[in-house]
Amino acid sequence: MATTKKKTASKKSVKPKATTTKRARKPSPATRKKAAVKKIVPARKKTPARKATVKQAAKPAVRKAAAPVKAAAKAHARKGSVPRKSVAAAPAERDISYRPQTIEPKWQAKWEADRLYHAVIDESKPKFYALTMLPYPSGDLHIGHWYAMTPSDARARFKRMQGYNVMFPMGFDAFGLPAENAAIRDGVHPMQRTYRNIERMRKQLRSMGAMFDWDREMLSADPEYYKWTEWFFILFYKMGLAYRKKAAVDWCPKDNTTLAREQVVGENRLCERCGTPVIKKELEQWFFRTTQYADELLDFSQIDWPQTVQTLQTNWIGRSEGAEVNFPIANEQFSPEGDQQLSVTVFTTRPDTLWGATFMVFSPEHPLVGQITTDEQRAAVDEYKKQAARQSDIEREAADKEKTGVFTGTYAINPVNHERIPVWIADYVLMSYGTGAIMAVPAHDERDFAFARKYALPVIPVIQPVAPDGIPMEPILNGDTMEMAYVGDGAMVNSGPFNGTRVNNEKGRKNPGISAVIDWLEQQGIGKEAVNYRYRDWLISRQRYWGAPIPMIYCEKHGWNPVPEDQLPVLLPEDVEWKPTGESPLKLHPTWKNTTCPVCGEPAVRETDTMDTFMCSSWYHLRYLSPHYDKAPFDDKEYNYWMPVDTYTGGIEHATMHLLYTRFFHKALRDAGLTEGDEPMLQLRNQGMVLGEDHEKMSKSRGNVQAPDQLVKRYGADTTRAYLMFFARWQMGAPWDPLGIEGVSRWLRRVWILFTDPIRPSGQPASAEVLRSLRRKVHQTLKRVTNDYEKFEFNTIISSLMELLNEMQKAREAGAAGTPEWKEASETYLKMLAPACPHIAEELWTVHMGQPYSIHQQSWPKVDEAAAREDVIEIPVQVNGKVRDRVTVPAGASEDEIRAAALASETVRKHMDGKEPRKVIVAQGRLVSIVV
RNA sequence: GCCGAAGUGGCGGAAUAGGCAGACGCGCACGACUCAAAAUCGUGUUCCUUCGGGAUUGUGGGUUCGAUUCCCACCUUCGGCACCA
Repeated sequence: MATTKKKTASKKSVKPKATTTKRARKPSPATRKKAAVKKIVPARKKTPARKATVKQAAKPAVRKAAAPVKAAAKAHARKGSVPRKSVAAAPAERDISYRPQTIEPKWQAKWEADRLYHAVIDESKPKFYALTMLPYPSGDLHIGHWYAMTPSDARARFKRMQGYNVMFPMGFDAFGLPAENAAIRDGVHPMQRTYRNIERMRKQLRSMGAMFDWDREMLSADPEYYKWTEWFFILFYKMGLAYRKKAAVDWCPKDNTTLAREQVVGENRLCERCGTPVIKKELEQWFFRTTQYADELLDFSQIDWPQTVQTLQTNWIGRSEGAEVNFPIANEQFSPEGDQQLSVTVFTTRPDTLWGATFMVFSPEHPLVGQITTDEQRAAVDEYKKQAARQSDIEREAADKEKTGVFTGTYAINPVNHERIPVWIADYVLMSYGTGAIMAVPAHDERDFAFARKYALPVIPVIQPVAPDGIPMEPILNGDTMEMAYVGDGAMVNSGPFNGTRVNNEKGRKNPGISAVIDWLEQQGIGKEAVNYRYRDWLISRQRYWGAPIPMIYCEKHGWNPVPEDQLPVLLPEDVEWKPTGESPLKLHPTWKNTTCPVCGEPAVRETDTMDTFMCSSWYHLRYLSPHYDKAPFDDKEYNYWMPVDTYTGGIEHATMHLLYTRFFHKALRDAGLTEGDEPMLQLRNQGMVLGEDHEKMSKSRGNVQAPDQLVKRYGADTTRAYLMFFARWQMGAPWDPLGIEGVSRWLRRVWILFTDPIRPSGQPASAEVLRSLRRKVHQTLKRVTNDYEKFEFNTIISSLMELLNEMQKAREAGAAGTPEWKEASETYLKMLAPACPHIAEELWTVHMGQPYSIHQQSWPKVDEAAAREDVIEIPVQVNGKVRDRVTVPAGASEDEIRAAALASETVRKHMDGKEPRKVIVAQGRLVSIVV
C-alpha cells in the first residue's frame, strides 16, 4: 500500500511543474466576453491579462521582462482604469494579479525599517511573551520549522491585535553534535559552519514574514551567551546542586571516543563510524541534582500544559513509594574488619512480600559485585558483565526478553526470616534505578518469576488471594506449581508475625498492610520508609568540543574549584584538532587546559568536558529579555515586565527532557533568588510533525524533504503559511501533501481579486436579507476565528475564511458592494486574515482599501452577537435512532413547539408506522429523538 | 518492552457539552470558455442498491433513546526512552 501511494504521489507531483513551463499567451477577447456575462462586469474595466500574469510569477524570464513596466501598471490598477497602449505592454499594464514575490519582500523591508515588531516595555499595556522553540542551525530551514513557527507567529500577531504588548523573539541553539561530526567529516571548523548556517537561516527566517523581534536575538554559541551558561553552572555548584559521579557512557574502543545514542547503530550496537561493537565505559562526570526537585516537578497546578505532557513528565519522574531494606551478606569473608557486617540496601515497593524474597539480584555494574563474587564464579561473572555492557538499557529492561543471569557464589540473609538466599547478577536490574540491587520475590513479580523458573530458584507465595470475608480463594498458591506470578491483593501468608494481614493494591502508606510492615521494619532497624524515583540526576558532562566549557579547575591540593567570576567566560579555543583521536579535543589542546588553582595559585588543569546543550536551551528565554546585558544573565527590569512566558510552542518530543530541564532550571534560579514564581512557562502547546510524502520522517537520506524556500519562491510566504495552518490539525501533524497547497494558493488569489477588482455598480441594490445574512456570516466567522486562535485550531481558521470568501462573492454578485455592510465585511476579513497572511493583508489594507498603515497595528474586531444569531434553525428528527426528517423552527422555539413540529411531520409519522411514541427526547435546539 | 498520542471518503481533514458524520480543501468526472491546452467559472463526488432503502468513523464487545465522541479488549501507525536537538 505504501508503495502504491509513493508511485501516485511522484507521478502527480510532476504535473504542476509541467504547467509552469508553458508560455504565457496574449489575452483573448473571448475571456473578456465571458467575464462580462458571468459577473455583469462592464467590459471596459475587465482585465483579460490575468491568466498570463499569474503564470509569469513562476517563470523568472517572463517576470524579468515585465519588470520595468510594473510600477506603472500598479499605478493604473489603483486608479481603477486601464488605458490601452501597445499590445505588447498590455499584460503588464493591466496587471492586477496577486504577486507575493513582489509584495512580500517589500513589506518585510518596511516592517523591519519601521521596527514594527520590536517589543519594548510599555507599562500601559498588558504584556504577552510568546515563545517558540529555537532552531538548531542545521543549515537549512526545514518545513518543520515553518510548521512550528508560522502558526505560533499568527497567534502572537492575533494577541497583539487584541491589545497585548507582544514579544516574539528568535535565536539559535548553536552548540551541538552535528557541527562537530561534520567537522570530523570534512574539516570545516564547527564555529565557521555554525555561523555560516545561522547567516543562511536568518535569511530564511525573514522570508516567513514573522513578527520576530530580531533586536532580541540570542545565540547560544556566542561567548556573550555562554559566559552566563558557565555562570549558572558555578551558581548551581555553589548551591550544592552540581556534583561528580561515575557514570557509564557508550564507548567505541577503536575510535576511543564517547558515542551519542544516535551514533550507535543496529541491534548489534556498532559504532556508526567504524563498525566496532560499542561498549559501556565508566567515566567520572558532572551531574545536577534534578531529583532534589522531583516532587515539585510533579506539581502542574500552576501551569496550563497539555495533559499528555503532564502525564509523560509524571511517568518520567516515576515516583514510587515503598521501603529501603538492608540485606546482610552472609559470607563472612566479605565483611570488613570489625563488628560491622557488609550489607546491601534494596528499594522495594512491596515490603509486604519480604518473606517471599528467595534470592537477590544485583545489577552487573553494582560496585559490590567485584567484592562479593567467589573465586569459582569470578570467570562467569566477569564474562556476563562484559556481555551486559554491550546492551542498551532499553534492551535490558524489555519485559519479554529471555532472562539471563549468573550466580555470584555468595549468599545474603533475608533480614525478616534469616534465610540464606543466593545473590545473582542479571542485566534486567539496572544500576541507574533504585539502588542497583533488588530482592527477588518470584511468587509475586513476573520478571523475578521468569528468572526463578529458568534457574530453578525457590518460589514461596506470601500473598494469598482471599474473599472479602478473609476466606482463602482458589487457587491456593503453591510455589512449586504456580505458572505465573500472582500480583493481586490478598492476605499475607508464610510471613511470620504478619500472617493474615490484608494488603490491597495501593502503594506506600495508603496501603494499611504495607504501612504496618514498614513500621515494623523501622522498629526492628532492618529498613525504613523510602520514596524512589525513576528520574535520574541530570548528567551534564559531554566529552566534546562544540559546547560551553564547564568552568571548573582541578588542583592536586584543593580539588575542584570554580573559575573565578571575573575570569568568565572560559572561552573555547579555536585552534583545536577535532579528528577522533581518542581524547576530547579540549584535553588534547597543548595549552588550553593549563591554568592555576583559584585557591593556591599553583598550576592546575581545567575541566575539558563541555556542557550538555540542554543546559544552553534551559534558560534562553531569559536571555531574550536583554541579550547584550553584561552585568547579569538578564536585566531584572526586563524580567519584571515580561516574565513568565505566556505561551510556549514546540514539539511534543521535548516533553520529558528540555521541558523538564527548563522547569528545573527555573526552580533552582528561584531558590537562588534570581527568578520569581515557580514556573517559567504558563501555557504550553505542542505541534505535531510534518512527515514526508511517503509518511516517513523527513530526512536527507530518504530524499523526502520538502524545502520551504521553493514553496516561497513558487507560491509566496503567505500561501505557505496558510497552507501549513490549513493542511493538518496543528497538534497532530500529517504527511506532506504537495498538491493541497494549490487550493490555498487559489483561495488567496480569489481573495486578491475580490479586493482589487474595481467595485462595479450592480444591476440592482442588495436586498435587506442579503445584507443581513452577510453580516451574520461575518460575525459568525469572527466568533469562530477568534475562538480558534485562542485554542490553536489553525486549520479551521483558514477554512472559515474560505467559507466567508465564498459568501462574500455571492453577496457581491447580489449587489452588496458599496454598502456599509460590505465595508465592514471587507475590513473584518482583512483583519482576520492579517495574522495568518501578514503580507497580502497589509497590501490589500493599506494600498487597495487605503486604510492607515499598518494593519498589524489595528485592533481585533468585536463580535456582534445579535448579528451572528440565526433566525430559524433546522432540527433533525430521529425515529428509533435514525434521522428521518428535518423540521424548521424559529431560533427561540420552545421544547413543546419543537416536539409538536417534529410529530407533525408527514415523513416522521410514516416511519412511526402508526405506533404511539414511547418516548420523545428533545435536545434543545439540536435534535428530536422519537422512540416507538 | 515501557510511557504517550493517533486511526473518519481516493487524499488532508471538519464535527463548542454524547445529538444531522464527511464542513473546508485536494483529487477526480462532466460542463462553460478555448483552434487547443493552461488558467478561470459552474455542477457532481462515502460505499452498496432491486431506487423502497441499506451500510459506514481501525477491529470486536459494552453503556445509552442516541456513540467519531464514554468504557473494556485487540490491531496498526507515530513520538519519547536520558549523549540528536
